[in-house]
Formats: sequence, C-alpha cells, structure tokens
Amino acid sequence: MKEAAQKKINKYERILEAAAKVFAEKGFHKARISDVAKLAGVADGTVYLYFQNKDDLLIKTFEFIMDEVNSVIRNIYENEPSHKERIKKLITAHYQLASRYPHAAELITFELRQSQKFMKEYENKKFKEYLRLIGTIIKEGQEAGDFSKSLSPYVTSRAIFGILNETMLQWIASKGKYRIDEISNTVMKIVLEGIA
Amino acid sequence: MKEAAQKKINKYERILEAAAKVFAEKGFHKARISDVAKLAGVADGTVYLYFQNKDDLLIKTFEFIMDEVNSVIRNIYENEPSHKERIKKLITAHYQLASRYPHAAELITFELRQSQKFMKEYENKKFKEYLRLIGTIIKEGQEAGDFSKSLSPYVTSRAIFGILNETMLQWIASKGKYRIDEISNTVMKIVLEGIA
Amino acid sequence: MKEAAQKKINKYERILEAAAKVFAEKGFHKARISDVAKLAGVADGTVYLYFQNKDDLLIKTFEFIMDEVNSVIRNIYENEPSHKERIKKLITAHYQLASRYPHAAELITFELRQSQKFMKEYENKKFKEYLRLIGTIIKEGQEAGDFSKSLSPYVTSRAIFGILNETMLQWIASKGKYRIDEISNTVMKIVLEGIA
Amino acid sequence: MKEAAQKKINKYERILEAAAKVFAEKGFHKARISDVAKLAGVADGTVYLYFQNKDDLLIKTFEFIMDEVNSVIRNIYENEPSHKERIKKLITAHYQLASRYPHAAELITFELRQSQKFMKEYENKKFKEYLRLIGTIIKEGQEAGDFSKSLSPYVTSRAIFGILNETMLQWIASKGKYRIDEISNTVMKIVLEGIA
DNA sequence: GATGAATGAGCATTCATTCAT
DNA sequence: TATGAATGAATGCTCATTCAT
Repeated sequence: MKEAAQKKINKYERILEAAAKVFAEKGFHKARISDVAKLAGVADGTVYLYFQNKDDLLIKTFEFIMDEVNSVIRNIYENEPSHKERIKKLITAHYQLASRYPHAAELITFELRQSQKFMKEYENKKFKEYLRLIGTIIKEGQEAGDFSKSLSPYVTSRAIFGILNETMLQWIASKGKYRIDEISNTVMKIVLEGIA
Repeated sequence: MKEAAQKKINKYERILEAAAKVFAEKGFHKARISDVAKLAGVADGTVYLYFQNKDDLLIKTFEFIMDEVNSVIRNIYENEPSHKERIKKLITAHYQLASRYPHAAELITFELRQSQKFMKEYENKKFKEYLRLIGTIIKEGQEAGDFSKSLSPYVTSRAIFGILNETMLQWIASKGKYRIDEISNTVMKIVLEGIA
Repeated sequence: MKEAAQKKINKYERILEAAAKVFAEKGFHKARISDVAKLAGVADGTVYLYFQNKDDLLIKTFEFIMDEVNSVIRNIYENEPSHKERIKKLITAHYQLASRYPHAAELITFELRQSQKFMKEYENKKFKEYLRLIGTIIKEGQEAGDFSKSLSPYVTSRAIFGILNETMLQWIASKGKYRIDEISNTVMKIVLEGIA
Repeated sequence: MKEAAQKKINKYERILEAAAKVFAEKGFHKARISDVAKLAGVADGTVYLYFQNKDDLLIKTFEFIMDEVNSVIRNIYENEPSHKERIKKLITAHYQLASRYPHAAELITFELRQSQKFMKEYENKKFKEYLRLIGTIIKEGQEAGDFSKSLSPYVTSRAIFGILNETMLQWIASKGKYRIDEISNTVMKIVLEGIA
C-alpha cells in the first residue's frame, strides 16, 4: 500500500476501514466517532461529509464487507459446477476472509445482530442476499440429487451461516489456541455430511 | 419460607425477569435501569440493593437463564443413555425453551456476544459449562462409535450452538412465518447426519 | 427572601428566574443550559426534570412572565371604570414592571420574536391574550365615545405594545440616561392624544 | 463600468440580497453561510472574500437596508416643508418599503435586536441616524408649533419607530388578513394626533 | 479572485448511580 | 429496606471558517 498516495484519495474507504476496526474492537456503542476519525486520520467533521451519521457509518461498513463476501460467493457459484465443491469452497473462503480481515469478521460476528435491533427500519439487504446465494446453492444441489431433499433450503442456509459465524468467533476469540484448519476440517465434515 | 425472606427473593427474581424482558426488547444499551425497575414494580434505587450495577444485572440475568438451560441439558445427559437420542432431545429442548421463554432466548441470542465485548474481565462460566456439557455428549458418542471420531468435540459443540442459536433467531425474527417444527426437523437432520 | 428555605422548594421557579436572567443577558442561542443551571444552583440534568428541553424552558419563561403582565392588566380592567385611566394605568404598570423585573422585560423585548421564528409550531397564546385584553379596553372606550371610532382596535393594541416595548428597550439600553418618568410622560401623552 | 468591476459589485450585492432573504426567512442563527452562498450563486468561501465573518455580513446587510431607508427619509425631509406632511409621508414610505422589500422589513423587524445583543461592540450607527432624522423632524415641528412641545423628541422618535415596526410585523405575520391601508390609516391617526 | 473539502470547537441531552429521607 | 429526586459525566453532530488548488 502506498501510504502517501492513499492519504489524499479514498478518504471514504479509509474511514470505512477505520470504522470496521474500531467497531470490532470496542463495539458499536462504545466506539466514538472521534476514535474512528482519529484512526482514519481525518477530523471528526469529515466523517459527516461521507456518512450521514453513526448508524449510517455502521450500515455502510457492513455493506462494504458483505459486498466482498457476496462477491466471493457469487464467484464460487458461477465458476464451480460441482455442488459439493461449492460448499467446500464456500467454507474455505469464509475462513480465508476471516483470517485476512479479522476486524471485518469480528464486526459481522459481533455487531450484526445488535445493529438490527436498534435500527428497526434497516432492512439488511446484503445479509439477505448472502442467505439467498447460499439458499440457491442448496436448492440446486437438492435438485441435482446431491443434497437431501428433506431439508428446508432457507433453514439450511441459516444453519450454515450459524456454524460458520460461531466457529469463526471461536477462532477469533481463541487467538491461536485453535488452528484454523482444525476448525475448518470439522465444520466441513459436519456440513457436508449434514446436508448430504 | 418466611414472608420477609420470600419478599426479598421475589424482588430479586422479579428484577431478573424484568431485566431479561427489557434487555431482550430494547437491547442492553438502549434498556434503561428505570425501565427494568418500573416493570419489576420497584424504585430505581432498589435495583442497586440487589445488583452492583447495570453490567452485573446483565451477567446475573445470563447466569439465571443459562443455569436453567444447563440444568435441562444435564438432565438429558443423566437420564438418556442413547447418544443420538441425547442430541435429539437437546435440540428439541432448545426450541421448547425458546418458545416458552422467548425473552430469555432473544436475550441470549442477541446480547450474549455484545456483553462479552464490553465486559472483557467477565469470564462466561455458564456458557463454558454449556459447551462442556455438549462436548461431553459428543465425546462419549465418539467413544461409543456413534459419532465420527474425526470431529473436534469442542468445535462441534460450538457448531451445534451456532446452528441452534442462528435458527432460533430466524424463528424469533420470522414471528410465525417459519413453523418451529420445520426448523427443528431440518436442524435435527443436519446435526445428526453431520456428526454421524 | 429566605435563602435557605428557598433552596429546597421552588426549584421550578428558581430555574425559571435563572433562565429569564441568562436568556436576557446572553440571548437564547448563546445561553447555555449549564449557565442557567449554575445560576439556579442545580445540576444541568435537574433542569430536564422540570422542563422538556431548552425550547420548552424559553416558552415556560415567557408564559410565566406574560401571566404576570396579563394578570396586572386584567386587574386594571376590572377595577378601573374610566377608559382613559385604564390606559394611563396600563402604561404606568408597564414601566413599573419593567423597572422591577428588568430581566423579564429584556427577555420579552429581545427574545420574544426570535423565539417565534424558530419555533414555528409554538402559538404564543399569552401574547395573544395580552393583545386581546388591550383590544377590549380600546373597544369599550370607543363604544363609550372616549376613544376615536375610526381606529382599528387590533392595530391600535399592537401599536401601543410597539410603543411600550420600544421605549422600554430604550430605557433598559440607556441605563439611566433617560429617566423613566420622562419616557412615561411622553408616551402617555402620545398614546392618550393619539387614540382620543 | 468595466465588466470586471461590475462583476465584483454584483457579487457583493448579490450576497447581501441573498443574506437579507435567508436571514429573514430562517433567522440569523439558523441561517447558514452555505444557504446564503447557494442563493447568491457563489461558493461558501467567496462570502469571506467580501465579508469578514457572519456577524459582519449581518451588519452590512442592515446597513445596506438602513441606508435605503435613511435616504428615503432624508429625501422627504429635504423636499417636504410641512411638518405634518413629513410625518405622513414618513409613515407611507415605511409601509411602501415594507411591501416592496418584505425580506428587508422582516430582517429589521426580527433580527435587529437580536444582533445588537450578541454584537455588544457594534454601535448601530445607521439606526442612530434613522432616529436622529426623525428626531429632527419632531424638533422642527415643535419649534414651528405644529407638534406638542412637552414631548421628548428622542422618546417620540423611538415611539414612532416602535409603532411602525410592530405594525409592520403584524402585517407581515398576518399575510393578508390585515390590509396595509387599514394599518396605515390607524397608525397615521394615532401618530398625528399623538404628537400634535 | 474563486472554490469547496476539510477542519474542530462547542453544547444539548441522557441516564447510570447516589444518598438523604 | 426502600425510595426517587438529584447529579454530572460523556458524546454525536453542526456549521463558521480556513486554505490548498
């Protein structure tokens, strides 16, 4: 990364990344806008040139991260024809993303729910899209006879998210006690057998 | 029980139950002590005669709920010899508890993580006990040859919690769109096949 | 005034009086709630136990003052049968009130309009009542043949307020350069001749 | 005039006129420099090339308007020898100016006082000149025996301003309920009889 | 001169907690 | 024990002003 060049441009993204980190570390409520601004290297007021308010900053941070995640999943869906391989790659991709962007992972893990609670009006489109993508993979697998037809695709996609999210959290919290491939291995077996 | 003693216990539990409800409805940060006090039918100051502060009230509310949950699980473990049946009953019990005490379920689902974040020093003993109980069931099942030996029991117990938690949330949020037995069915299949 | 006794009771009125003074001295916008609180000898938060917000505090301060003024005028109206004397006493009473409660006078003079501007929804009932009272005095004087029938009572009552308000301001701003009876004299002549 | 010079003058006056309008509509404190700039069709920063700061902009706007008013009054004074006619024309001119430049009228009516409050150091020369002009008309009328000698000219000029200002406000606020000639008529009678 | 992105000081309001009764 | 009035720390957001271009 070219620090100097970054300074001027991409203030929007710099704030987003700072927000992801601060929100992940302190939690949304304890995080102060001034913390985010300081980490992003801008003035407090500057945050409000790019985001409407603190809630909006949280939402945009989510959507920024979820866009990444969804794009990865869509990519798997479009390039991998095997239904079982799709699931395998999906799981692998999750842990890869989590280890590359731990703050983002932590943010989704920790703050996603909380935010839905106090922003009743916010319809989490990106998360719905995420579930829809996985649901499609499940459905096509069922139609092809690779996955059990007795499973509700919507419940299954939610269950898969639950497993991934919880074990990702376990890994983040453990700080090295659990190796990521031990987790990944167990999860992959459970999911693949579970939906077979 | 003497009247005076009864009264105190009642007040303690009344506050706990009020707290569970208010925290679940508003989220911990948005919930005000005065809301809890009003619902419990006591003065604001009275809450501080039974709990050190707001954090302590949240912790005690968790532990109150988790004690119930752990006691149910321990009961299953002690009275059900079949390993697979233990898992089935465990899952059933979860959804039963959730539908009987939706506030408690919502509280655990929504606030558990958040609280861990701002109470770094708080070691969530009751949750650890929960995971240990499930871990034991898994381990014994593996030793008996009923569950796959290639799974990490700790990761598996966490994965099971993730599935149950996430689908419970799905059910709570859907408010009737998903029937609990549709969810329960799919989850039971995934878990049983997944760990087999 | 018994300071000690006052301390406990009448927190509401103490805040009102502090507000009148601070608003008069600094203007509504520059006045800080903490200034009012400090002058009233209470904590910032205490202001919010008695008033909804800063706007409400301003409104209540106005109404408190206007109630006094209207009560004085109503008293004159009810006890003085002579139409000309009513006007004389009205004018005298105004300057007396102004010299006794200069902060209140200044507040009405300075802030009354401004507040109407930014609180579009606030219908200034007390000021309307004030104008109605004077309008009634004018109308009855016209019917009795003491005041010119060619004058619009509503415009006249407004004109009288304009004269009193402006000259009161002149006196407050002059800080002694103009004697109050010089002002009072001139005003009384203009008004009495003007409406005769 | 050369184009360049023209442009600058235009920009200066365009900002002044925008300021008069915005200040009148929103009040000084609620008006934002960016509102004024946008209405004037210039950048925010450009305002600061012509005016020192927001206070200065308000002052210059006042003085711009008061210069107009004073020039009209001076014209009446210089061209009309009859003392009574001077007063009549003065009153007529006021309402004419108010109906032609409602924003300016509203600005003077609403904001004049407020501004004096927070700009303690600002000596309102143009307003003093206004009062001096009317005072001169009164004094000469008194010397000629047309107006009562027992009136203080300074108080009287202030009283006249008070009447005009307040009734102008009444008219502006009523938005058509009162016709301007009903107001003008009543005011003219009160003033002429009042000072006779 | 002209721009407008960036700055950062300033303040109303909330609510956990205390303590006199 | 119980009360609830009083406290005061803590922070999101606005907008006048600056200055690099």
